[in-house]
Amino acid sequence: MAYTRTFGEVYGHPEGSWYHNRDDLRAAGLHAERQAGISGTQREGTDAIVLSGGYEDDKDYGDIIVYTGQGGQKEGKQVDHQSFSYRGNAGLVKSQYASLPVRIIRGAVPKSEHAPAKGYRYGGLYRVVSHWYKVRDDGFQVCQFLLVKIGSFFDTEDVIKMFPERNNDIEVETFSSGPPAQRVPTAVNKIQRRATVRNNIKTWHENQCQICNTIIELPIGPTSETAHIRPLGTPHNGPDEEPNALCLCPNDHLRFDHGALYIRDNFEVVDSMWKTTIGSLRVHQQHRINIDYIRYHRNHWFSSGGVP
DNA sequence: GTCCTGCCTTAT
DNA sequence: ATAAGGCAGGAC
Repeated sequence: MAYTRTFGEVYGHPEGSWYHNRDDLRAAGLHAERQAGISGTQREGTDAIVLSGGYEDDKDYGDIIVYTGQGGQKEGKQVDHQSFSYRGNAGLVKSQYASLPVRIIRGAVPKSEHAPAKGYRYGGLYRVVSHWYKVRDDGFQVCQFLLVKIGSFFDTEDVIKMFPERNNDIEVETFSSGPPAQRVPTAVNKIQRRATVRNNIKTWHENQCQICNTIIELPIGPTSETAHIRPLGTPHNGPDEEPNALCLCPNDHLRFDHGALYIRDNFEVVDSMWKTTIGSLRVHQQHRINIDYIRYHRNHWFSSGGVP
C-alpha cells in the first residue's frame, strides 16, 4: 500500500489521535516510515517526524522541540557524524526554508511529560525555525532542528534567541497554550480541481494578477489564485480548464466572484459599482481565454447580458 | 529499471 | 536481549 505524502493536517486524523504502532501511523497517512524517525526527502521536504526517545540529544518542551537528525548510529549508540545533506535531515532543512508544516508524533518516552503512556499520539503541526550542528561531548557532530508549534504563543524570533549556545542544553520555561480548538468530522462532495490547470495558469502569468498586476509574496514564494470565470459549482457547472480560468490576486478574485468586477468582450475590466473601466485584462499567448465564459459571467450577474 | 543500506520497530 | 523484518531512498 502506497503512502501519499501530505503536508499539514490529514483528514480524519486530528491532533490528539492515538495509534498502536508505526504501521498504523503509516496506514493513517501520517508518517511514511516504519522505523525511521523522519518521513521526508530532500526534494519534497519532511511531512512528519516521530519522537521516540531514540536520540539522547532530543528535547521535548511541548510547544518547542529540539529534534536530532538521523544517521551515525549503530545499535542505538552514536558512532559517527551526521550530515544535513543526508535523507530526512535534508528534508527537514527543505521544510524549514519552504515553511512546510511538520506533523509531530510522540512515542512512549517514560521521562517525557508530553509523551503518551504507550503507542503513538499525533501532537499537531510545527514549523522548523532553525537548524545547527551540535558537537557532542564524545566529539560526534549531530544535526539538530528547532521546531515551534504553529499557533503557539511563542514568537519564532524569540525562540531562536533562546538557543544561542547550541552545544549545550538549556532550561526552557514552558507554559500551557490551552486546549486545541474542537474538531468535528465532516463529509462533503468536493469538486476535484485539476492541478495541471492551476500550474499552467500560475506558470504562464508568473503569479501576477491579470487585473491589477499584483504578486502576493509569501515565505514559500510568489503566490496567486486560480479563479474560474464560469464557476465550477452547481448550478453553473463550468469546466476546470485553462480557457475558463484567470490568474488573480485574492482581492480581485473575491471581487470577480461576487460580481463587483466584470469583463467586456474587448477584455476591459469594469468596476460594476462605480461603472468605471479600471483597466484591461492582461493576456498571455498560451492562455487562450474562451469569450463564452466571460459572457456567461456577465450574464449571470447582469441579466441583460450586456454592459449595464 | 536493479541492488543495497539503514532505519527514533516489534514480537519473541 | 536480540532477531526478524519491510520498505523508502539513494546509488548506479
